[in-house]
Amino acid sequence: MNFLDFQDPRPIYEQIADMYKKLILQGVLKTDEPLPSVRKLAMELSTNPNTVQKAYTALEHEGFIYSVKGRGNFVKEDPALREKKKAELQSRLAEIFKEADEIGISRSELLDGKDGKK
Amino acid sequence: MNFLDFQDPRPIYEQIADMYKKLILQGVLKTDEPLPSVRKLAMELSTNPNTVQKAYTALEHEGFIYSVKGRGNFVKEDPALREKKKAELQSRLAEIFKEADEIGISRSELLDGKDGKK
Amino acid sequence: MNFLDFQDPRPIYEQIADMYKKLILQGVLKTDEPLPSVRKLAMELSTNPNTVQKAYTALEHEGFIYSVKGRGNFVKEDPALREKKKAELQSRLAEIFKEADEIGISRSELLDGKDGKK
Amino acid sequence: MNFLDFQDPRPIYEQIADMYKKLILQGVLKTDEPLPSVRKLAMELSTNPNTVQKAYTALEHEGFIYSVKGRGNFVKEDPALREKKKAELQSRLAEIFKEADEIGISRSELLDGKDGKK
DNA sequence: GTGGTCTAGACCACA
DNA sequence: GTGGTCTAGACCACA
Repeated sequence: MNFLDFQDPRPIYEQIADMYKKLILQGVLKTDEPLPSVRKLAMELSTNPNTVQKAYTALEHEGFIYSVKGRGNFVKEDPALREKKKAELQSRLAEIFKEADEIGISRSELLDGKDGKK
Repeated sequence: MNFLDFQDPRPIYEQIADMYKKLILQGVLKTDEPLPSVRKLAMELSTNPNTVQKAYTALEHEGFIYSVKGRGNFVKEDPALREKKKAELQSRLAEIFKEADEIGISRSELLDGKDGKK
Repeated sequence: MNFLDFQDPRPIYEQIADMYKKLILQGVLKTDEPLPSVRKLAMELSTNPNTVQKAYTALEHEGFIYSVKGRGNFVKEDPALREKKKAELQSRLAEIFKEADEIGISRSELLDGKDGKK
Repeated sequence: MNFLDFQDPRPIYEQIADMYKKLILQGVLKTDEPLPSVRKLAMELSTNPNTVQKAYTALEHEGFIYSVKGRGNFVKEDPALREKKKAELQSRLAEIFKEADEIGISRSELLDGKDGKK
């Protein structure tokens, strides 16, 4: 069971969506497996059903889940999801390298001080 | 001279701050050099003076500039700035590696498809 | 035998109705032939009897079948069915042409890129 | 000035979104032109700001507009929009032809009874 | 019960 | 003022 982090600057609906994106990408939730119902998840997270609904709608638009009226929300089959995520990460990586480059920091210098721990 | 990009999702004050961070880190603006006055920059960028003020305040908090009442804002001497920026970039890098790791993407796989160019 | 597609955005009762419309229009089911009982079909499709009932009611309203109390549902004789369906398709066609027209796409341009296959 | 049609089965937010999609595709609204503010449009249409917000969010996700915090929503530059819409219409066209085909109606028969008027 | 839409109203960040 | 998020609560279609 995961909890929301109210310190987190991301809006609640986004935290929920990100949580399920991770679960799906990790394979914890498999194709056609149901997500908790909107109302039930809202109760568990002590948040409003509309907020959960917003998260689920976002997940649907991004191709992670599909929704069946009167039945619930389910994990969508999409073998390309991992590749999409990888592409997104690589794009963010490129942005970092670009910023580093602009102030004269090479990739190797950046990667050397390896675990720029959070 | 750089212009604001309204299509950029970042708020305008952040774009302004980032612009000056870059100029300072690149050495284009040197220690004790003055930044444009709030009003003048607001005019040039066709934006609200409050917005420029917010950007300058942020820059001050992050140690990039110092402000002298009645005189203006100036680049702060800080030899550690480059290191700070490097640390920030490494932190973002670590976050990306962490996200990749969670879904089973290794660093080398991420770095291989090298130029996930933006 | 056709199966339901839960990823299909149409509600399930509509998928069922459409399935039988097609079978009737194609002549696979002939006049006075019985449809499966509500309960049996519900079992086969692993869905709710209410849902099948709703599909059958819709089919009856649209003139595809008739129902006999205590006996079941049967294909209705209706030589005009094909014409009705044709009219419906033409109406949808007209809607598409209208939408295209509004943004300056001619029929020929639309039909040229012929197989905008699904 | 356009009005909402409460007879229309589409939800209100979708009607609003479709209205603006059309205006943008027709070139009535040009790149970087502002849309009415959420609150103002809500007043004009006698609907709730949240509903307008939902429409604008949908438009943003679909690439029709971009939003700037504290400023408003603006038409996004996207020369590919017309092509996307064309592709969508062709896809719907293909679906109609497929349905027609399944019950033995040829394209020419469908197109002959030309203006299957609504 | 389950998702989806909508309203009324509050609060926050940003310009 | 302008967008964005969230809550509480209602109502509808569908299964």
